[in-house]
Amino acid sequence: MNEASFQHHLEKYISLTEQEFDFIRTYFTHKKLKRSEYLIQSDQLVNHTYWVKSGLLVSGFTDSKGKEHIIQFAIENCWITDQQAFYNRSKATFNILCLEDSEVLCLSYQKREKLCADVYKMNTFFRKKANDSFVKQQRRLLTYMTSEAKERYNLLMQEYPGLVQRVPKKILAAYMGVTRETLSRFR
Amino acid sequence: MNEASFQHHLEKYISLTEQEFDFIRTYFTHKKLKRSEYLIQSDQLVNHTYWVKSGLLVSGFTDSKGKEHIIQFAIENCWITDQQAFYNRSKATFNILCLEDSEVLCLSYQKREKLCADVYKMNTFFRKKANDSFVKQQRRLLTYMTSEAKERYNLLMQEYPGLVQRVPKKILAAYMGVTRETLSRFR
DNA sequence: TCAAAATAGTGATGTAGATCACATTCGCTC
DNA sequence: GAGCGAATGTGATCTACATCACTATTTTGA
Repeated sequence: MNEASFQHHLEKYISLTEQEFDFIRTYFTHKKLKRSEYLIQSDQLVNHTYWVKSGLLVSGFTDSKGKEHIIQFAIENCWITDQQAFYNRSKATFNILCLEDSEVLCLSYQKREKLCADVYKMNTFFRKKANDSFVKQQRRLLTYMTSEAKERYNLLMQEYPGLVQRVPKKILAAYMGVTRETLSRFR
Repeated sequence: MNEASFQHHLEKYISLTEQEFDFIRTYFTHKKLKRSEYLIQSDQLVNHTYWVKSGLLVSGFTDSKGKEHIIQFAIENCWITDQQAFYNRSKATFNILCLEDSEVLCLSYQKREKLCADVYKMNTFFRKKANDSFVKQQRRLLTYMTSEAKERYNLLMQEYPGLVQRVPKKILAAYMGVTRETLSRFR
């Protein structure tokens, strides 16, 4: 199977020969999911992290007051899992749901640690990737601190153009931290 | 100089012999700062990340409306820098200010990359540390999404007990994303 | 050591967005 | 392609917190 886009993704941070890539690829398994299937459900043990080859997924949860919150959208080339649960070998807080038919590459915790030990470059890849994810998430935190809802909406539109078309409005609203009524009034 | 607490900190994720630690230590320099000195000022190039040996620092910035926001408190055993600027070799958005006399260990970008290349365990250390930082910051984002100000105040008190005594109220308020008037009314 | 500045508390009023209630339209399933 | 539940839009009202205005206290530095 041709997974040039995955190799491209890795090469954003490290450079690889074909042989190295093929070897790395053996640590991953492949999975297809249908729209409205769950990749992870809350309270399950989380043993994998996923790289999205195609499709669209969201991670989210329902808080103690019954309100839904969206943590992350994942489109092509994104990684997704419940990180807290994955790194701490514990149970998921979040649900991860397919909004469209999707294909993902799966990497177990054990394989990931082994991959980092076996292939030095991949240790570096995950380190750099983690640093970038931190910065990206920090930017999102900043928008929560500095912007009002209307501005956050515009920022989301900039970051993922076309997402509005693909995602139910109530999920967009839950990502932005407003009610669907408020979001509706922005449009 | 005895830096047992730094070795302890590293050993949260990796195990080291005395020799290994001493070698790693040579990549860092030492710096003392006085209260109200800046470690980083916005618009400066950021070439170092810092591990706090003692004292108390905050990173923050002033937004386009002139409102101040606090990103992070750093006490003993915390790392602090403007990560966006540090990883992207660019200029700081944040100021990092000493609220108390402080001592830090300094690691330049070049030395950090070299350290990761020279000492495999340190590549792993920074990878794991970055993953944990991501999760910790995600928890903070969640409190912004799910809790009201009063609850966020209680959560901050839990995470850093005693901080209220050490930090001006307007800085606490800016960390929590409320005005100092609102914070004052919680107490 | 003393004046100026920064910090902190509190009341009155304004406002973004939540909540509730209901109408309309869209998209499945049989 | 009829029928039913989910998704969406919109008005009326409510509320947490911001903003403004003023006073009291503490810190600082000349």
